[in-house]
This record gives sequence, structure tokens and C-alpha cells, in this order.
Amino acid sequence: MLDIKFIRSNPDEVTAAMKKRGMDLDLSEFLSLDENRRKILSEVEQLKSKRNSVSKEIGIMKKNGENADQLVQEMGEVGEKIKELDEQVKNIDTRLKDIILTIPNIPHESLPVGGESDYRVERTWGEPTKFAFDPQAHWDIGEKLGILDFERATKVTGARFTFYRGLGARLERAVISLMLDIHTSENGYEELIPPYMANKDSMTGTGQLPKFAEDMFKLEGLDYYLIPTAEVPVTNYYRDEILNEKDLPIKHCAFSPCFRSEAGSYGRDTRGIIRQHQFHKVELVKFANPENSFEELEKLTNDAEKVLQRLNLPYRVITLATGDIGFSSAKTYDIEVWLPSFKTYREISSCSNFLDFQARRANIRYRDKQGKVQFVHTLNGSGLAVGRTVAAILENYQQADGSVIVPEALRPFMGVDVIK
RNA sequence: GGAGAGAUGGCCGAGUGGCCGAAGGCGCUCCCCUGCUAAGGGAGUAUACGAGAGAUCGUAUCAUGGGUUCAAAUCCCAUUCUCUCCGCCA
Repeated sequence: MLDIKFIRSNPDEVTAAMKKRGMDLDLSEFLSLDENRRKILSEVEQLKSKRNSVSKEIGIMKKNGENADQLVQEMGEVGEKIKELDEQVKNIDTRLKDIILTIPNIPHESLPVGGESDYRVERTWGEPTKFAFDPQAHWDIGEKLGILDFERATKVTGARFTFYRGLGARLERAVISLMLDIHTSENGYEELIPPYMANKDSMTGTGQLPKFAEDMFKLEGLDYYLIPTAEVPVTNYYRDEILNEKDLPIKHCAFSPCFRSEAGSYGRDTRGIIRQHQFHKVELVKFANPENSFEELEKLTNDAEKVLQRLNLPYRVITLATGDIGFSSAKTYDIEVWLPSFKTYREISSCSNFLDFQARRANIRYRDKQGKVQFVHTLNGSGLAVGRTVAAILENYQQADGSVIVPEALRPFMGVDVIK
């Protein structure tokens, strides 16, 4: 969330920023509530101050055996008034919080202004794969090889689920291992295996709640949600904690299944493993010093790219435009891998700097050299989405006979050179 | 699931109605002494919100939320979490 003091003193800047996101934000209710709150607050605090000092007097009088009935009665009345005003403040606080929790982050000035198609291409790596034959889509390749089974998954669970079978399952596992090995051994991230469910506070901390409840799976009768990304448990790992400046940046990677209801995306990517209710992802999360969080974003993106380079998969990196970044993000790079069947680059990683937006929600702070406590900056990125990586491998490495060559980097994990 | 115990500052830990934002210790910061891979002495050391140009002042916070009271870390209720024992279980 944004700093309430910042909103109070720069309301026009905030509305202008939201405009860039394509959002009309009316702050008038917020501002008047905020002003009203401060008015009532100072009134009730004066009353409390009075009650505190008089109560002290009463204590002394009673000890001396004097009669304090008059003061006791007065303070009884003051207490009633305090209760009433406290209630008002509480109601206003609730409303203010409701509002501020639904205001997204301010897009960074380096972003192109615009919508989904106004991204900026930063760099491309490799060339789109060329074929001497008509390349198939990964779902056809997978089904023919008997390594992906969509039909039975539909029977067992429902739409947008998949069974991986045999070398398909092994390929998924190999990709996971390769990614984790790169990030832990080479890129210096400490691995975590997080819970796959998280509570409401955690979901609020990273920004999934209160606004995006319908995108998640919630457990019946509990305040637990299936995580849509390991970002949630890993970022909230340090919720309500004060970190040491000398430990920054803290870097974690985590493999986890991710669960998304994909509400509102009914027509899109209905075939294959691009958009599933459950998928695997290796996530990178950083807790950084505000001074250099944008440098850390560059590094994090490079760390994710490394996996595609190792797999020799062509990709490009784009900077999302102001209207296309996520709710909590100030700046996002998408890494897009080449998918021959789509004849286009498709998102395989999203790397974002959230500045102090999540840290303020989740109350993650650090103590600086002067001993002052400040919010950290949080960042995260996929390193990478596993299912989409498998899809990219199947499509880019497919052969005319329907077999798929195993990328060199995966062979130690696969035990075979070709899937056929 | 049953029974019991507990939750206090960065950490440990005292505190059963007023003089407690909270003893003492550890850690950390600064100063002094000493002088070298010891030690000793002194001072300081929570966060949030509000008011103020500022020094500063006020309010709140002893797991969370309610309640009792003129006054709550302290009493009552609910919730959450932790620990111990029993049961069940991969």
C-alpha cells in the first residue's frame, strides 16, 4: 500500500499515476475521512490525557484516605465520551484501510505509458526456432508421445488440469532441478520449501487480497488459500520482522505448485499447459535496500534469463507499460519465450520491483546504520514457470518424426537424449 | 480430538489493579580508563499515530479482539499461536 502521508500531501500525483494505469481514482472520500479522523483523534487524545492524569490523582487521594467520589463520577462521564469517540475513529480507520488497500502501486517513471500492447522490448536472445517441417503444438506432441494426458485429468478433476506421465513427468522434474541448481549454486539464492496454503494476512501482505479473492482457491471453513505463487509465503516469511541492513539483499528461491482459479480467462489458452489451475513454478524473491532495489531488479531478471540461456531457448525481455503491470508492482519485466506453435513470444517469467508497497502492507522493515527502522523493498520474479518451460522445450526441440530432443543441460537429469 | 501450561521490548527475563513504556541481564551505540588479540567504569538504546518550524508534547501498544474499573501487562470472556502429556496418523 501507499504511504498514507504521501497520499495526504500529494493527492493529485496519486490520481495522475492511477490515470496512467487506466484507472479513475477519486480520493475525495479518503481525504475528508482522513481529515476528520485527525480531528476526532486529537479530541479523544486530549480526553484520555485528562483521564490519565486525574486517575493518577484519584489513586493518590484514595491512598491518603480522602474522598474522590466527585472526580470518579466525572471521569466516568469522560470515559463514556472517550468510548464514543474511539468508536468513531475505529470506524473511520476501517473505512480508510478498505480504501487504501485497494489502491495499486504507483508505476515507476521508467515505464512506457499505455496498455497491454505498449510494452518496450529491452532485448532479445537467440533466434526464433526454424523448422523444415510444420511444427506441432506442445499438446499434440505431448499426447502423441504419451507424456501429457489432458483427458484423464479432466475426468479425475476437471478442465485445466494435466497428468504428466513417464518422461513427461521426468522432464518436469528435471526442469525444476536445473532451475533450483542454477539459482542456489550459481546465483546465490537460499532455497525454501514453503507451505502451499497461506492465510488471509499473508494474502493481504503481498496484495492478492482484498481485491483479487476470486482469482484464488480458498479452503472451505478456513481462512486459508491455496497459494497462487510462492511469492506469497516467501515474502510473508519475514512479515512483521525487522531485518538487519547488513543482511540485505536477502535472496530466496522456492519451488512450489501454484493454484489459480483463472476466473475471467475462460476463452484463453484452453489447450495445452500454458494456462492451468495448477502449475509448478520456481520463484525468486529478494528483500533489498531501497537504495539499490532497481539494480537488484536487473540482476534478478538476469538470473531468470540464465535458465533460458542454459536451455538454449530463444526469448526476449520486455518492460510492461503502466497499464499492464500488476497491482503491487512499480516496474515489471516480462521474459517471453518463443513458442513456435503460437508463432510468438509468450510470458514465462514476470520480474517486478514492488518498492515498499508490499513491505508496508506486510510490515517488513530493516534497521539502517543510524538505527532507524525503515521499510525494505521487495522484488520477485519467476525463475521460471516450469510448465511453460516444458511446453517451450517440447515445441522448440521437436523433430519431424514427433520425437523431442532433450536439451543438453537436462540430460544429466533425464537419463535419455531423446523423448520418443 | 482430550487434559494441562504459557504468550512481556532486538534477545533473555521480572512484574497479580494506580508510583509500569515496563526492573535486571544480554546485545548494540557513544564516552572514559587501560593498553593489545583480556577486562573495568559511565551514558544512551522500542514502535506507531497525532500536534509543533523545532526542542518537545500527547495518545496507543506487555499475542489478538472484546469486557469490568475513575484507573488494566496485572481481573473477566472469546480467539489465535506455542509447549507438555494422552489419543490418532504419513
